[in-house]
Amino acid sequence: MPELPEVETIARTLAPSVTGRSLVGVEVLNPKTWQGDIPPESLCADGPRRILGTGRRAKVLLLHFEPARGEDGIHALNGLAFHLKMTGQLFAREPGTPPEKHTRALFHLDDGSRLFFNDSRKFGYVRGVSPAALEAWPFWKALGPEPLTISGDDFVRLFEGRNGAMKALLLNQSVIVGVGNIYADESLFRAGIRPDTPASRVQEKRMRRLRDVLVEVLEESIRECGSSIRDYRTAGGDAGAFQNSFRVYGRGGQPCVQCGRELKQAKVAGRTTVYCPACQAGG
DNA sequence: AGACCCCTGGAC
DNA sequence: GTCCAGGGGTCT
Repeated sequence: MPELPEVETIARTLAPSVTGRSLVGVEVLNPKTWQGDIPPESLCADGPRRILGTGRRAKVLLLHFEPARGEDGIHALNGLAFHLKMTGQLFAREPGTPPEKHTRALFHLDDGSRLFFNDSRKFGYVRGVSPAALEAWPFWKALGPEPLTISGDDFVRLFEGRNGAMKALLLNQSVIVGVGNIYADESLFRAGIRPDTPASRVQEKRMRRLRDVLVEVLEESIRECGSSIRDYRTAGGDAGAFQNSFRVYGRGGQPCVQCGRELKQAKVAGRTTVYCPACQAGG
């Protein structure tokens, strides 16, 4: 479900409810939801964990803990990492709120409030992290650069010598992070690049344009609190609004907003893909 | 690159 | 019933 703008929005909307509070207990209701080598029992074994704030890397939402005294810095648990996958949600709930139908893990804070990790499809997960645990996590280690801060030169270099389809590369988290099916299609439309174009056939100037419009669409979406198609909600339970600004995603068969021609729908990189055959040039 | 897998629920 | 879904892993 959530791509970069949605995870960023959840991190920002969750922060006021958890920052400065302490974690005093955790309940894992669905065993497969907890992953990694750090067991949930160890989380609060040495007392409450003070929460310093929230963050995001790629599509991973982070809760940062104050490291506990007396533990060595490399192995000290210093946070939680949530991957929401397709249907994961994080909500701050009032004291006493019982688990909901799709609550897979529940975190108790020192003021009695609780953080719910809901996930109907159970693809998402949460894991305890430490500097050493992150080093040992292959997915984390393989993550590419963040699109909001990469330079134009570095962006161009990501695609040099690659023959894969542009959309497949944008979706590949080892190439660049945070982009999923929505923002891949939306950015390729804005850049005028057909999604199935091999990277090697895209001119450098157009590749720089792609970086610019990718930043643009991600920032516009963050301003609108992300795109709510089905399950995505902010930590406050609100829907985002950027779905109202889609130019191609979910619009197959409808007229192109630029030229009026019918938008095409196809499978690229195994994902439903919508593009304008007139406005988006192939190789 | 593609096929299937992990799951559940909504649209048709 | 069947097909589809903001993700990612693992096989061939």
